[in-house]
Amino acid sequence: MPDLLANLNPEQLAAVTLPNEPALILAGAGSGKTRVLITRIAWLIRQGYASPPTVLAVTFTNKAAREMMARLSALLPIDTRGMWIGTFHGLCNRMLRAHYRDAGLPQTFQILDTADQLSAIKRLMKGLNVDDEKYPAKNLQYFINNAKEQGLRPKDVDATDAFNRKFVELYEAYDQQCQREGVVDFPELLLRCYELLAHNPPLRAHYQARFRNILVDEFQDTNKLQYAWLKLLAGEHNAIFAVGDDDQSIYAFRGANVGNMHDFEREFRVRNLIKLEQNYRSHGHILDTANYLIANNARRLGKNLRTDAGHGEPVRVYESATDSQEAGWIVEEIKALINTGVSRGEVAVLYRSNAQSRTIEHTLVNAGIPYRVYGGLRFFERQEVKHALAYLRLIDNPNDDTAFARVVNFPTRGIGARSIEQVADAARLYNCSMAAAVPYVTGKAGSSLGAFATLIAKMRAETQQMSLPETVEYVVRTSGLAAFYEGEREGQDRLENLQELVNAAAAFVSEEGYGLDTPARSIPLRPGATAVPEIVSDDGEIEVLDAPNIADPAQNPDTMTPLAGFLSHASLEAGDNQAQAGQDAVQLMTVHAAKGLEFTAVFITGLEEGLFPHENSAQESDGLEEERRLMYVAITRAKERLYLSFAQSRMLHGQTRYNIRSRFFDELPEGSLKWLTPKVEAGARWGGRADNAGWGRDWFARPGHERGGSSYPRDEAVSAALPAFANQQRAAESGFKVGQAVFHTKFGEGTVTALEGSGGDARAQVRFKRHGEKWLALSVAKLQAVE
DNA sequence: GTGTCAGCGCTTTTT
DNA sequence: GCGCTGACAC
Repeated sequence: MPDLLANLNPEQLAAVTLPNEPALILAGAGSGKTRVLITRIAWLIRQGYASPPTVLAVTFTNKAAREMMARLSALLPIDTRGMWIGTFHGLCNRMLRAHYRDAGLPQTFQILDTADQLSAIKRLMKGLNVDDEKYPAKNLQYFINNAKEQGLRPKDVDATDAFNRKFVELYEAYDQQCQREGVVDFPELLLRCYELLAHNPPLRAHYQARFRNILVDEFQDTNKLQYAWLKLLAGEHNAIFAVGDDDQSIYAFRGANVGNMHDFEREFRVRNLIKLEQNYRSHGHILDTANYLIANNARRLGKNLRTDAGHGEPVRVYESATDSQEAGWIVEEIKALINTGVSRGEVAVLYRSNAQSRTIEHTLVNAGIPYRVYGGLRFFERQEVKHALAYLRLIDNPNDDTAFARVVNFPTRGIGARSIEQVADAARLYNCSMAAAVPYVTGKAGSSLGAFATLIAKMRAETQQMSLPETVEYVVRTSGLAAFYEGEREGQDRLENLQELVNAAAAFVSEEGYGLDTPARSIPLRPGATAVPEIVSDDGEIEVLDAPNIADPAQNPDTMTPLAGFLSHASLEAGDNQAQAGQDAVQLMTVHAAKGLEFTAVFITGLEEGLFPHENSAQESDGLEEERRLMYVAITRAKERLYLSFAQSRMLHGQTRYNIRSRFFDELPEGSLKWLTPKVEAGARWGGRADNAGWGRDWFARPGHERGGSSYPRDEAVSAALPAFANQQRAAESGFKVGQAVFHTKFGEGTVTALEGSGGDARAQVRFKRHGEKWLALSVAKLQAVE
């Protein structure tokens, strides 16, 4: 089929048409990785080597899964419904829903997101009287999630000291609490699913027989548990087609294990390793810059990107005195880009940490340039939305104490902390849910609690036959949430979001293909529905149906109610996290958030030691290599223009910090760079590094090394500089003039470019011939006027 | 039960 | 420098 394989380069073609054997595709940035993955699936099906139900394709984000689905349907005229395409969590959820009894879960089990999990942990610790100072809830959360991602249950964790034993004990109590409440957290979805397959041979055999074509995107981001889950599904005979890029592994901090790539190669005896090195995104100088940099990493599978595009523009580098001056320069460059016809949406400003966005935002606002910041609260994470969802959860599952605690007194109905504690105590005493414990609490508190219980019971009864959107709307009204926000001065946005939640429910119903009036809380029987794909494989292997506890698909074509599906959807897909979409706007985001995206012009900002590479990464093993990969990801986002900038001083955590430029500059090819400010040789900076042992390069060499305070020492008493134009009129007082030639004992000859302050605070900005631009305190610096 | 204020922490993030 | 959390006062 020439149309499908047309325009593939030889490596891509080879990857797409590999035999059904384990394969590892090392796909560099911009090498057409997604295209290969999608074309591979399409090719397998068109050739008749695979039928849709034998395909399982897994990604990390819903966005990637959606994109894969969309592009695949565009490529294939056939129904892609039989395929399992989704995130690890989404697919595990699907499997657990289908086999909830085997997995030991209630049919209506709910998914806790990270915030729900933390509040569940806090509630647990309060009930057990655990000192939050000694055992912070956040640390316990990390401990639990980490253990689960390693595949470890409490009994499997090796606790060497009393402290860890306490954590293990709490981990166990937490798991019991979740089990009683019928809720699972994110890592539990994966671990539960893994155990389901591991402990149930007929079920495992069924899925292994079914998924003969397993494809994994972003393989370098998989953690140990995800890899183990994949191995279980692959069994002895199924081929895994893994696509990834070790150079773009930037998620070690959340458990990603690049080592999985190497393990996969070894354990599956991968004979088909294909490198996609042809880059279709960036111009030559940009690509050279990326290649040079990443070559400094020791442990790589090895790859070098090439392009047919010309060299293009050199990479521009700019040094500034302060972060606000850096922002000013960025804005000027953006204006120039826009003038040359680049649209705002094709310009991205990247930074290492979110805190850096503010200065840039301010400057953009002042310049009147529309921008969009990625990150921040997402739709389903908003408090009013979470409140509404909590009511829905409580209706569906009375045992969900997290939901109960969240809304028992919201909107306020006279139930105080004391009463809630009484309920929690009673629940513990009788080993039941908080909702069930309400009758045990008597007195005045009992009556308001009773009213709440009555309200929930009423909601549960009255929504019995309602459709999902009707249910959501009913709950928003009956719970009192709508009335509450109507009364709030700032409640308008929240009200709109609640309305949006009703719309989201309607959209969900239509996307899932339910009838509009399908009751939200019963398992729908769709007319003409075929057997559930997860039970019967395409070639009619149905012997597994005789196994105990496997639902009869003829009776239950769906495995969850629309409401349960919607609640899962809300947890698994928290929604868009972009601010106001729509308008053509400059894109601001962290480097992490930029992964997978591309822009005509990219600014990488704050390239300073301690910031990028980040100082905290020095403590982590391989931290510096991960930072370098992060820089590699940042560089490879750019198509035509790349700008790198750093500032001598920067406001951070309310303090001015003085930084030196990132070591990454020393790892870039000089021939591809164009310094807009003079490049200062490393040895010449601040009078030489020898005077400053213990900072700069050294802190990376010594893990855990403490630097005094949070700001770097400096041998010139240079204070944070205001914009250069500020106080030029003070020139006469200081004895210097802008434009005047001067001489400094360390930096040599230069020209005054700005002056500010007076008396002991007088400062001059000087552009030195060999050392670039610096702010100098005139009372300290030995600066002489040159006639 | 609601409002205020001090204290804390602060890299990156998806599910 | 800022936003969130928890303790305490009214």
